[in-house]
Amino acid sequence: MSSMDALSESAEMMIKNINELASSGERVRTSDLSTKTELKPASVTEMIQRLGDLGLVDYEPYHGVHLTKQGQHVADVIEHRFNILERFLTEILGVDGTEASEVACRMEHVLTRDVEHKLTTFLGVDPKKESELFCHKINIESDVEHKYLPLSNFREGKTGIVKLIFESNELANILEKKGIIPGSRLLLKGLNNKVYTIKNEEGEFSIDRETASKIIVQNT
Amino acid sequence: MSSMDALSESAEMMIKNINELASSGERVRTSDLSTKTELKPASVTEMIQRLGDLGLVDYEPYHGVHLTKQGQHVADVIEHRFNILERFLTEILGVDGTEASEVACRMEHVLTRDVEHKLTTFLGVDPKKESELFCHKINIESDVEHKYLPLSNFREGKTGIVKLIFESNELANILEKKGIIPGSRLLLKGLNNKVYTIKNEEGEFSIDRETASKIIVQNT
DNA sequence: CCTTAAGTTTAGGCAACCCTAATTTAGGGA
DNA sequence: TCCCTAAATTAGGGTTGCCTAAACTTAAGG
Repeated sequence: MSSMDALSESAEMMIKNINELASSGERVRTSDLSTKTELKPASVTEMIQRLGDLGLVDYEPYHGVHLTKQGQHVADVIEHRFNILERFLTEILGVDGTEASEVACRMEHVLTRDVEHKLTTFLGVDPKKESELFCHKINIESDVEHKYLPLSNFREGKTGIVKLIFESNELANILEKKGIIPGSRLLLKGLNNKVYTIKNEEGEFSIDRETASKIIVQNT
Repeated sequence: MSSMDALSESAEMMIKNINELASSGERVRTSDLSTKTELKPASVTEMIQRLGDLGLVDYEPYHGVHLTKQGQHVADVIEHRFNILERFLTEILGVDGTEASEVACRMEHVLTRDVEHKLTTFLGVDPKKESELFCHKINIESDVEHKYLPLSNFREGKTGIVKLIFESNELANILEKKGIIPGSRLLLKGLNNKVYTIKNEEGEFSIDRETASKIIVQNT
């Protein structure tokens, strides 16, 4: 009932699936949920009855369910968490799409609000959906007081203490001048005393271990 | 029995706690596990009996348990996953220590080998344990073929294609010259057309939105 | 050695989730 | 209208994981 007690992973998955099947605002049928969740119909009925008791779905026996306002909110949170986790796994870690989905689908249930926020901040606004949904969600949840937030979200006139600096384009620019860009080919020619000597089409030069550790290379 | 079927979160937590209590190779007692896990002694007994059946612990009634080789391996994997997750949450996202521990503790059970690898790669070698344990673990698992790996892990004479560049100290150095360092105070003086005008003890200057989004500020 | 308290295990219950099998319902066609 | 079928629900069963209470073991002190 209270949105404070955490829902089980199973319950959250059911809500997520109801949301995904509720295309046109129509009630979602047990058999469709059964197919999607790969649970037996009897198990679906049992779960949606439980969700009904919690006030998360409007359940009408023999006539399917739809999410209540409260249930919709849960679905939105889970969807957002899934999306940022999937983006993190694919864009930042380079995890394969299928595996990223699976892992994101299990991780989405253990994130806290705060971690969700910070991961969103870290990833930045998805260029594909700059304004719409995303900004809406940010606003929905901005009742929470942020202890840390990016300067880009600061309001004019505010003061704060710098906690952390993530780098953007500077190193990439420097390396680019030496022909080290995504997609280019290189050879690690030598390695001694933590100095990496690299050769590529542009010539030959050395970088330190710290810098080398930031360059992710596909093994060929 | 087969290390292929995934263990439950509860089972993994029990193994983790046994490992943490097994300081001097001595058997771990039920009551100590009960205290640490905050489960009742009867529940601990039940779980360690189940783990005994799976061959993960050596259980001697009334005389405690210790991890088998197989159980120790599970404990090592979980510990490693916990450590990298905790590092990611604190070092990269800036999550508070207590919360980072809690979230890492729930996420550690849903990581795959591949994600674990890639997150480890992303974080780089923990400076605190450059050689010892960590390298050992890396080696244990290096039977897996890495598709992506940091240049710092390349062997001499290898060639590859640059896929991604993570930045390190360059932007920080530049901003440092303007007095923007962790712990320093700043004021967002103006904001228009995606240009952020900042004022601090060193003076006044502007950065772009992209750069601003990389500077995490504590709200005061 | 025997007693006893502390620690452990067994016995028995309960809730969440999942199943199969039996029953009930909704809604269309004869 | 009545019946029939597909869909859904209820009934009943199993496992995991947790609990309390009762029974049991260990080991330490008299």
